[in-house]
Amino acid sequence: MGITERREREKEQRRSDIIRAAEKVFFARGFETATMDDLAAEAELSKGTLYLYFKSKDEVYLAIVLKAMKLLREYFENAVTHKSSGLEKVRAIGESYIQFHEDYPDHYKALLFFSTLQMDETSGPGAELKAFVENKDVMEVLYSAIIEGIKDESIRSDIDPLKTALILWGQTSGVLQLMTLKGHAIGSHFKEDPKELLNYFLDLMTRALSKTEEKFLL
Amino acid sequence: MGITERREREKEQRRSDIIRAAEKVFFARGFETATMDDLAAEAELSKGTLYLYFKSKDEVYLAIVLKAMKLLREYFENAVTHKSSGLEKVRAIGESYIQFHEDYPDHYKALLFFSTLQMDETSGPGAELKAFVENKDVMEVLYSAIIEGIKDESIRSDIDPLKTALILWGQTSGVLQLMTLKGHAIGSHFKEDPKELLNYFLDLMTRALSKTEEKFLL
DNA sequence: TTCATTTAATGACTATCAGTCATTTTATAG
DNA sequence: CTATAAAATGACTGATAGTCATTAAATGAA
Repeated sequence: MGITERREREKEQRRSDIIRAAEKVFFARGFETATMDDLAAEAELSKGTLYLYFKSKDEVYLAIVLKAMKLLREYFENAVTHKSSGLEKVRAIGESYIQFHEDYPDHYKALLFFSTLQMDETSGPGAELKAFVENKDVMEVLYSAIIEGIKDESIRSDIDPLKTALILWGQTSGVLQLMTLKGHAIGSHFKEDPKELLNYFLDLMTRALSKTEEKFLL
Repeated sequence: MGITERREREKEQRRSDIIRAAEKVFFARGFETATMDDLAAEAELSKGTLYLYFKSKDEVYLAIVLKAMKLLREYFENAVTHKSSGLEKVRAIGESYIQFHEDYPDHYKALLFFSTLQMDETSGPGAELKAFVENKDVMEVLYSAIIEGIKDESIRSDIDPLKTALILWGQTSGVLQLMTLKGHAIGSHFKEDPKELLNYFLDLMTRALSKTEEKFLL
């Protein structure tokens, strides 16, 4: 009985088609401004049909966010492969985060916006949990790299790896966020190049973690 | 002719009464969920009257955000007075940021939410500009403290003060944000205390900036 | 005080949009 | 070919941001 399975596949297909259409519409017009009728038009479906695949507008948004989180985790995982030392891996993760922001600015913003948002229950059961699991995986990659760096002696051993991983994650997100949101103002007012600041930050971070470097800036 | 001036004062008074009512209603029910009718009821005014004082719901929100920004700047300014060295001032700014978050959690969240939001034009002319000016002032306090620290030799001189100020601002916001938004998950999953992590971060930052400390963690 | 004019306040009304559901269309199976 | 099940539809409802014609209050001149 392959019919049930084919139906299942078609359902999945349609769901991801809707997500693609939603990315187009939400990114172009903004989540608040875009309407479900816009989405229905873009997806070439009736509005009612959208609600067969998603419980609410928020749930469509959540689907985009989860996709973005998966993508970001892939960036992190790709970043650490083919890097020899733990320290290199940590830096590569930072670089890949910046790269993700450059490659998928809209997805990055969606992630950013989501993190400050408290979704209500209409976003589907376990929305927050799903989001957290993805976030946790991302943290795991960073944590492993630090542990590895301490073992291979590229990273100083007098740090708490877990605390450091959490702080690095927060710091890096914060710096990237500042450059993203205020980049233009920073450029025009402070005459600093956001891209250059990000590299400066990565340099400081790498030196701060390095075992061999005795003198470093931050 | 004191009548015009009295009227002006009364108008200002009413405006800030509405803002106070808005804080109550928006913080209690959430900005999206709370309605302008809720606000009208809380302010004991008709809905139409609200629109004589604010162009839109967003503009009311913006007023709360600007109030929060002023408050935060005051925290920063108070933090740096009665501190002898520049390094102490920088640390005190970080501590006051955390204190602000503890004293005014809702205002802190409003600020956070605002930073990720792109306001449209209905938020009043120069909404973005006003917000940026406040932000800039906050940065100024931090920058001055770093400059002072380099002069009084409490802070190492081999850093770029402006770049460092910007990065510190981003980093600290990011770490605080992570603790705020994921604090609970961090506590339950990673068994780390958010408050302790913040102090750990401040210690690392202080040591990293310190001129006398040769060995520091981050 | 009284009346005219300016300023402030009101709430019924409109437009928009998320979400629903009775109806229709399409696919599958007997 | 018919009956049943699954999928899709779009007109409809309820909620709410924002408007505006009307009413009320304050002011000042006579």
